[in-house]
Amino acid sequence: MNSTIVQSDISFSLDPANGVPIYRQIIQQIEYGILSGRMKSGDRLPTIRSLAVNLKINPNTIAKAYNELEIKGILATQVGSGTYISDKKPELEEDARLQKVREVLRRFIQEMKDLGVDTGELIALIKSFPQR
Amino acid sequence: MNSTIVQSDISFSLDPANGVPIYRQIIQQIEYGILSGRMKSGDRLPTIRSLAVNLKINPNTIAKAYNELEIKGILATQVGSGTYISDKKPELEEDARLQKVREVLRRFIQEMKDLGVDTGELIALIKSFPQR
Amino acid sequence: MNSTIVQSDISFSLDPANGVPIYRQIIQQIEYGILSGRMKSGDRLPTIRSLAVNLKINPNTIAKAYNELEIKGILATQVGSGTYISDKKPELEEDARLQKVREVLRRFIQEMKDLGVDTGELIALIKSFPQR
Amino acid sequence: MNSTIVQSDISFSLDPANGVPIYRQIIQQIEYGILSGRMKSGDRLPTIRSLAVNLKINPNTIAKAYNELEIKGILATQVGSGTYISDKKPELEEDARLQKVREVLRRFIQEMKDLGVDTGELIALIKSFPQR
DNA sequence: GTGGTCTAGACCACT
DNA sequence: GTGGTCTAGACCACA
Repeated sequence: MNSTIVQSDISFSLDPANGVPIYRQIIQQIEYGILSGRMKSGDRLPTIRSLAVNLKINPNTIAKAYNELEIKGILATQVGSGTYISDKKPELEEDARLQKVREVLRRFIQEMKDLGVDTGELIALIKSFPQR
Repeated sequence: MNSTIVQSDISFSLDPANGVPIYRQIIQQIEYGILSGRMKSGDRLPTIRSLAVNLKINPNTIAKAYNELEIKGILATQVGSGTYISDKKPELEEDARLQKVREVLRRFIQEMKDLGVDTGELIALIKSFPQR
Repeated sequence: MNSTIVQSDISFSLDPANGVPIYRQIIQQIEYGILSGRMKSGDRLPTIRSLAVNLKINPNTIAKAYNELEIKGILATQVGSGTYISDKKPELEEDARLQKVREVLRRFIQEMKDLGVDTGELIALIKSFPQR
Repeated sequence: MNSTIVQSDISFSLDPANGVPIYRQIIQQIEYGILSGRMKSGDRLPTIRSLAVNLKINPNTIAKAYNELEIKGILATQVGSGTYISDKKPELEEDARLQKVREVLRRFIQEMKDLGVDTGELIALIKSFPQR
């Protein structure tokens, strides 16, 4: 009864008035959860229905998020069993993370440059950013 | 009718498959053009029709962008003459700019945190970012 | 009013009692339409609503098909404008087609082998297959 | 209890992420095992429990497969003794096999047609297919 | 219990 | 007009 299935310790935090669609927030948190190492291949995700209850949203919305991640090959679903993080080569995950980090960084620096902020100011800004 | 009116040297580069709505890309490029000094108060903007032809997009889309900027007080239309960059107090613009900077920064730091990158690493990353 | 937008000459034929989900039949017909050359980059697909009316199915079902193809990078949607076949390098499409052909062929030969039919019989079977 | 009963040398290879339901993979492997002669009438199948442990799947799944095969008359369970391959008339099996062959062939030809491959090319393709 | 499919309908942003 | 998001709910196959 107490099988060895690993249940990811996911705590989704949604911001409904964010502009970002709910299903996309879920996608992002799963992706980042994997890329940061908090979730790993083979982990089982919360069931669609349980998440729907916890987050107080419609199951279809979660299904949409899970489904998109499955198309991308990040999740694998087994009807009747649950949804799992796909077992792509874990070595590649670190690559994906670095790639993502670099992409986010590049876009950020470009945006700041467009706003007239150079890297010197940038560092000062980050250093003075209120830690939470 | 065709006097020595200054025509801003605007070169819009739109990416329809960008996720960012086209009308917002136009708004952003005008705003950034002003903030960076490429465009200044009194400059005349291209007509909606000419832009629509050049960019091969729907005139309504440009009208929406111009309209939103006029509401913000950034543009001013003079019927029969064209659309001009208003002579709004630059302090207001500076406020908007700082607000934008803070928002971009906050989102960036959150994203990096989700990716498992703390502010210390962040500074190192930015310092080592290849200047272009 | 009579713009030069190319509208793909798509004639979807659905078989509701097929076992294969409707949305997947749509996906397959679009994919095969592209791979066979009947549809090409930049073509505009029927609107979700018009297809829904023609096929007498719910718009959401078509949206699901279009959406999956967009995630895969095969389609590109522009809200307010329509859904288009993405302009990935067309040279790659021929590759994709050959790859697909080889995959289907390989699976077929394996299935037949499992059923105890060798390639000699296979050719005879195909030759005697009633042409439509 | 453990006499010289012949135990079929079944080696199931399941692929959970196959699209094909697990219970159907089991059915198929038993059916193909019989059609190919590896398993024959009277052979005893593994117990549901032992298979469930070996394959690390839910016993219900195996029960469903066995049950469906029993309904088809391919298996016969003897309470307290086990599950056996029935001594059904082989002609019936041959019928089923031909039916399956025809169905697979028909679907294959349709798929290839959708990919723009006609029967002429098809035969050439099969002839040139690398024998393994 | 699990996820998958489909319908129906509301509301929204964008062109 | 276009597609996107989300809800609600029904029914299904699978483990």
